[in-house]
Amino acid sequence: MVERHEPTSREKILEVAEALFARSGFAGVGLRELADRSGLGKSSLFHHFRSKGHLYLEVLRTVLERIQERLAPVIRSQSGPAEKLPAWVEALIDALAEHPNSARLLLRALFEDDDFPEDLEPQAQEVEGIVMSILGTYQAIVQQGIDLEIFQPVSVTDATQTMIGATVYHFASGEIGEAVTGGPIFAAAAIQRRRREVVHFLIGGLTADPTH
Amino acid sequence: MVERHEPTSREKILEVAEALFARSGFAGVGLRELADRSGLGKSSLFHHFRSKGHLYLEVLRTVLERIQERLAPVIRSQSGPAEKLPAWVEALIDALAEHPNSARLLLRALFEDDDFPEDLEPQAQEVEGIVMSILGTYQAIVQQGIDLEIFQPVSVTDATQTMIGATVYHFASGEIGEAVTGGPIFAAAAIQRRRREVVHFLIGGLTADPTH
DNA sequence: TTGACGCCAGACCGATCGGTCGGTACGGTC
DNA sequence: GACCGTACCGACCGATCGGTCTGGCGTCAA
Repeated sequence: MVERHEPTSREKILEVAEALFARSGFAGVGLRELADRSGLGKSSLFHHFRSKGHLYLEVLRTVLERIQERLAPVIRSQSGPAEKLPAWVEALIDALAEHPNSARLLLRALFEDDDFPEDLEPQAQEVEGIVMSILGTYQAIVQQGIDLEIFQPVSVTDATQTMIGATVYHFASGEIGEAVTGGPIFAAAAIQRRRREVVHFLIGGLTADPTH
Repeated sequence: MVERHEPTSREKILEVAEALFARSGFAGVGLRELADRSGLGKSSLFHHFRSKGHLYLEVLRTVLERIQERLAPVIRSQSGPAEKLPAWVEALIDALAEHPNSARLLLRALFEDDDFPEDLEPQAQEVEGIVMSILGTYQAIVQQGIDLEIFQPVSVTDATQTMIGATVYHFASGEIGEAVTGGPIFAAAAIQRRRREVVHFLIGGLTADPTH
């Protein structure tokens, strides 16, 4: 684990901002604290980003694109829904577990009323577009499984929402942070166990016969 | 639906505060807006509550106790885990669906670092105690089912976290709000469908054979 | 040497933050 | 009438908010 490049100021800001927004939400982060922790003056932030809102959406975009890259090989694979769906969820969990702040940040952003001022509407729509794109790939797998009568005929949107809630919340809540502080080896073991359980739940819900 | 009593100022504040905190989070709510929407002066808020933090924790306590009351009859019933567990989840969903703001408020509070100033530590611990108490009743049912070999031997804490994430996130995200605005009848139908799906997912995960 | 430019710090702005102040109106109790 | 506690208000406080302005420091090309 060697850092090849000294991170640029812009990268440093984005990194610190992700941690702070994940901890305290958009309104809970002051630009003074963000600047201090980035090793910069407050006004320097405005050299790299036009406003606090632009910075926030840029952080969101970075996180979402990182997840999107993780999911890309799974989507491209030729396997059927029964293998593709757990692979998709496992890739998502890996992406969330790798950057623990991402899950918290996304959880906040996903259920929030996107009430942004109009001057950064295009950025907000771009972020929302990435989210919809990601969710769309999951829904396509579920729909395909239902069409092939491999999965139960559940509501696709509800299944997606359940999956998102289960995974993102799971890795946003506190204990995963403690696991990370316990060292990378323990963390990896804990994540593997969690991943197995969550995937099992989601697959079980899609394949079990609903005769309760 | 007749309101028997004119709500007291204190009740009005709590009601408005729940909606605002659910919408914008703790840091995102200004006491001026809260006072205006409650029909009071800002300084009057401090007559009823010692600080913004005390008010926030009081709102959380109210919401949690309302849910606790909903779950009580389920817990007291004599049925086995196979019937008790879906009943528990359905009761939780009913409680969340009845007060749409509660899910958002809880979702925020549950995964947040409880970083409160020390002067309201006791209130924070009381709130946390209620949460642990509620989760404990769910974990007891799961554990009982595992002991009786009705459920798969999953991690109880992970199963709980998955359940919480799936249910609370499900009803915190936006669409349920639109359903409510569509009128009580449509909302009731939508909630019933959602409830069936979510419960099915959770039961499926506990009963299906994990041989993927 | 000069000028242009990227990057950054410090002083500063109006607005808003949570919270405190002195004071008013009112109903009950001796 | 004197005196209380409850409920409420407008004015005000220091601090902090997001954001702007001015100007300095280094680098590189001319």
